[in-house]
Amino acid sequence: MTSSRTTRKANGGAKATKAAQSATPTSPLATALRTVSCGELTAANVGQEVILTGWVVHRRDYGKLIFIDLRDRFGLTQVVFDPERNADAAAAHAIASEARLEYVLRVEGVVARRLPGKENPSLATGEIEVEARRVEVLNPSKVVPFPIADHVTADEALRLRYRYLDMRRDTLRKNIELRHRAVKYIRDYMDERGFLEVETPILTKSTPEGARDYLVPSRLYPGEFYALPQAPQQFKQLLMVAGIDRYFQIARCFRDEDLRADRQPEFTQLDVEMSFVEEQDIMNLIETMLIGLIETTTTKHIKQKPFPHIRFEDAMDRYGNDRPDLRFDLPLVNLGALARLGTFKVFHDALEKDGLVKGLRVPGLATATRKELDELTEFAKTHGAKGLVTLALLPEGPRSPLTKFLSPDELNDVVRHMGGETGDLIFFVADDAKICNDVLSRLRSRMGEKLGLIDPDEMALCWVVDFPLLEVIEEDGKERYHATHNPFSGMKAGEEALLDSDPLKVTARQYDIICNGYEVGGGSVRINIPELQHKVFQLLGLSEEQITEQFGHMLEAFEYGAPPHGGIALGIDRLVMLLAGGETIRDVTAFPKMQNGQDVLMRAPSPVTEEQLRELHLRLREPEKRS
RNA sequence: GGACCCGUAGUGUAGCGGCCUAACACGCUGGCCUGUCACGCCAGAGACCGCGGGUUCGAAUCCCGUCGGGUCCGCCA
Repeated sequence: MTSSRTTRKANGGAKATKAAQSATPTSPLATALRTVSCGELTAANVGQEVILTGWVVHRRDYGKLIFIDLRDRFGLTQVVFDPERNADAAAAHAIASEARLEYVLRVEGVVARRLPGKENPSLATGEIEVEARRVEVLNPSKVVPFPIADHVTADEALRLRYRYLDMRRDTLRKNIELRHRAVKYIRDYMDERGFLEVETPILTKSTPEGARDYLVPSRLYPGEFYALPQAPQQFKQLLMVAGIDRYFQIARCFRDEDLRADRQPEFTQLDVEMSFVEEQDIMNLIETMLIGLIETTTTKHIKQKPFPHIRFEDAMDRYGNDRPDLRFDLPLVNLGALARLGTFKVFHDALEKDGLVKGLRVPGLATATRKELDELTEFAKTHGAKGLVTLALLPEGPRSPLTKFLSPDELNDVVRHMGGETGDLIFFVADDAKICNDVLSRLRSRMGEKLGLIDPDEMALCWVVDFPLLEVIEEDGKERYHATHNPFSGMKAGEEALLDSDPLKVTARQYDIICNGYEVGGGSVRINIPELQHKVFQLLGLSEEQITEQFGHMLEAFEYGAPPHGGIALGIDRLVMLLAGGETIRDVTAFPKMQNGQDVLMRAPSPVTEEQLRELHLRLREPEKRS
């Protein structure tokens, strides 16, 4: 190896390349420009001639000796430039001394074992370095607007504007890789079980229920529009009628609503539909998949297998919402009849108005300061509560506004009901059911975090089942029924008659999959009987004209032998965010939009030309605000 | 549409009525260095403290407005 290194002369690139390739085992990552990636060289390659390409991530210049860490997606390799080795190396050294961070280099050299004691055990390639003989600047780089290093966090708006630089960082790159592995796992899993991935249209029909649609004006039909799909719901049911039997899709969905940390206007779902199934078929399929997915793509552990099933009613009662975070306990407790004790008007009034009085016991928080309690009260008020009643169980006795309204015995009953022990703080909220549950569930989450009850390596999954089919919503001051999940969800056997007598009592054949307090998916066994589907549409307040215009094709399809079927949709972005342990889906999305909906890299949305508008038969109503 | 938080060199932060002629780290420029690996050392450039108005003898600092970013509410089957 020494001889080949020292006797080689400077010569043409083509010849050098050929020589180097002949001495290198074939790397699957080899290309016309390189023989190996930056992540694969080990002590086994010592003596081989290699060609590397990559970005300058660090440069350590000693005047004579220069070290450059070269990075590509696959890893990092140290290249050493020693000008005194020979004339070629001296030339390479001159170029290296001009190179700056993020320059793209092509380095030709020989793999050498690092000097004894100079190995870097934190690097996969830390046993070796590449002694550069030739180097070529494939492209220089301007000084980057923020450091490309994991230990520095730059402003997110800046990172989004230069997303291609942000993706050179380890954290984001690893998330993108994790997302790929997760989706590949899912595709393989579904494929092994006989599912067909079928693409459904992106240009489709606007639907009245649900979120605001993104509309696409039609050039050929003046005044008419396509809509981007909020989900492939109707198509997947039609695929069941078609006899596809098992369908899935990694499907892009679009909803024109305001953004959140866990909501982007376009997002990806694992969309699944199966024929001849009941609830447990779908739930088993997804549960096995999620366990495998979590265990193969992460080192996190699953809190409980099989996943617990929680009835909607019990979830609301115990956790105050339908997506309980089971990583910690802290259950809400309904005071029930105990709220009638004493003379506390706040509690009595809530019950009078069919409201709830519920408590949350927080172990060890009795010593909370006035300021902390004021902050929590303020928090409760911003979410609609009139206030927060506290009960501190101090060693010297209870401290609470309740002591003025309840006798010591009565207060004791309340404490016992709550399971209170000395040192605990108990919060009470008395309000209508919605606000009471909402406030206490938020308080519960906050307390879980505050008390450090959350293990970041834990995944607590559960199914929430037995949802009501319908709920009442207010729209334009009028109350009407609204489908809890979607208008296609079926109902428990024998409950069809309730649709006429007491629709709110009907239980849907619906199931939601929850992980760490996030709804990651939901689905149902569907209606496949046209008459029943028609009746549900009527209950939802659709006129005959609307039913025919919007869903006539579905009802018609159901008249041609629609099999019993059901399915589910999982939010891939949220799921990968949870796998990655992140706080926002932007961190697992290659090119996300900011909260205001803008893509600051591409600068979308943007104005279009008058000519484009004319072709689409459109005229703008408002004068343009932006120049 | 609303509430709250944030905005200081390229980046991340400190400063929170006068000691600010704005500090520190990284980066950048120049110089030195043959075993570093978030190299080290020396020197230097770089900020009208987001913008506008007000209070004050005096504002990066307090108040109001505005713009930008984030979190949440509304909205999202």
